[in-house]
Amino acid sequence: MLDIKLIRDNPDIIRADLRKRKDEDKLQVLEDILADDAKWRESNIKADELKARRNTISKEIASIKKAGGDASKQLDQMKDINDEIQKLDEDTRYLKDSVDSKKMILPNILHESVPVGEDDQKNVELRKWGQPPEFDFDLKPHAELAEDLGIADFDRAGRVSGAGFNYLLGDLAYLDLAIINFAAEFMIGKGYTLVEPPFMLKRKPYEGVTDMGDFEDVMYKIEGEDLYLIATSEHPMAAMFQGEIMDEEKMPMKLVGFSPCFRKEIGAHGVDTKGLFRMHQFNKIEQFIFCKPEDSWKYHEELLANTEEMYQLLGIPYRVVNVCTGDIGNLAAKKYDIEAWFPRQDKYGEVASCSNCTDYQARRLGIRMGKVGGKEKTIPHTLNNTALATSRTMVAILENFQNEDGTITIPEVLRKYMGGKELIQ
RNA sequence: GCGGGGAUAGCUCAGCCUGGUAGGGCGCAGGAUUGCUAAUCCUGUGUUGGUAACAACUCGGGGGUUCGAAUCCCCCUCCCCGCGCCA
Repeated sequence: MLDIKLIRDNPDIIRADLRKRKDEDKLQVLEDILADDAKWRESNIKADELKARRNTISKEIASIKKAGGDASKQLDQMKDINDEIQKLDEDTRYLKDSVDSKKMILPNILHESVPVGEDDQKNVELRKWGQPPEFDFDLKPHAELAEDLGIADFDRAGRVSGAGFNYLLGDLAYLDLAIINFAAEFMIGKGYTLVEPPFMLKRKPYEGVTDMGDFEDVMYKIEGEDLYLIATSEHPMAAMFQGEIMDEEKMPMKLVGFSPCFRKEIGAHGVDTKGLFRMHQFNKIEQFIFCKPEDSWKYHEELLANTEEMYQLLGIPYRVVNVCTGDIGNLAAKKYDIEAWFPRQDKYGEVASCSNCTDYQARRLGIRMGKVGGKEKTIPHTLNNTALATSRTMVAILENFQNEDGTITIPEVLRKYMGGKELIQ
């Protein structure tokens, strides 16, 4: 959410940004906000004046009654004033609600380094690491490979839970845990605090942490409860300090969350639709930082470097792209995607997404920051990046490290988490 | 799930019975004083509108009664204690 003062004082900044985002529809939302905000202030001022009169008369009544006098004239006046106030308050409230809900629709202000473009085709590649491996045999789709090895059962999962779910069996389940342990240990070593958050959130904090658009189509809801299964541990970590004033002495707060992630929308894209690439449920280790505003760009690079280092240690080729204005989403001021090499698709595919949300997410959540007991308050910045999502990391491992005989070589850094095992066979 | 107790500014507590428009302490900020960054004293402290003066709002949330609600009544949420259930 943007600061209403920025919207009032510098609407041109926002207009220019919306055009860069190709989000022309929201230009009208902005105009509506400006109009309703002006009307709200007018209505609010009128109501305030009447309330001031009401307070004066009320004090008169109190002193007259105390003196044992007759206050019937004042009581009559109060009736009329109260009627008028009630009407004005209704308008004021309506206008305020309108402004508040429309403010949630406007996206964050983009950083100047974000490339302009309408979709992911215009994302700008910043660098590549590693050589895509050459194979002198036909690659198996990762799902087929896993089924042949008896380490995944998609069909039975489909029968009991539906498409988009899976049973990981034996070494693949072990590999999943190994990836989690590797990522957790790596991040803890970097000074991040491991967090296992609630896996469900109430709606209100959920609307604060992200812009879900059509909530019902994206989130799994618990029937009969005000609870939604989380789509990533970013969400409960961001919501953790909802409505609070965070201690600036404790900044930066660096967290690494572990959780399963639940997502309704998985749709089919490209080759090898069956398998682990798009799932309704997967495990993920996620980086999250609360920091002082002046430090957030530094930490944005740190979060990116952490994920890059992990993919380098795993030996999986990847590239980093600067996500363009049309593909960046509402929350981030700037976003890098880390894309791993997927040999079967013969291209790089997203495995991590590194966002600086500046003060946008924190403002939505009502999070402020200051000295304990102090008066000065600012809004902290929030940043997030995937550390490792097990599902896509496993796909990358299965594809990049498969052998002609259908076995899979386990990346060296993961072996100590799998009892020293070197090969899945 | 049942019974009891709670929710008041960053923290902590008073006010509620008996309605008259929120107060103390801590913390924080500024100032005074002292040979000092200690002690003491003074002022300020949340949100919104306003250049400001100032005004309005604010006692977990929503309704109601009343000229007037932190206070009385109803509903809801969350927390604590006990009981029940339970990995």
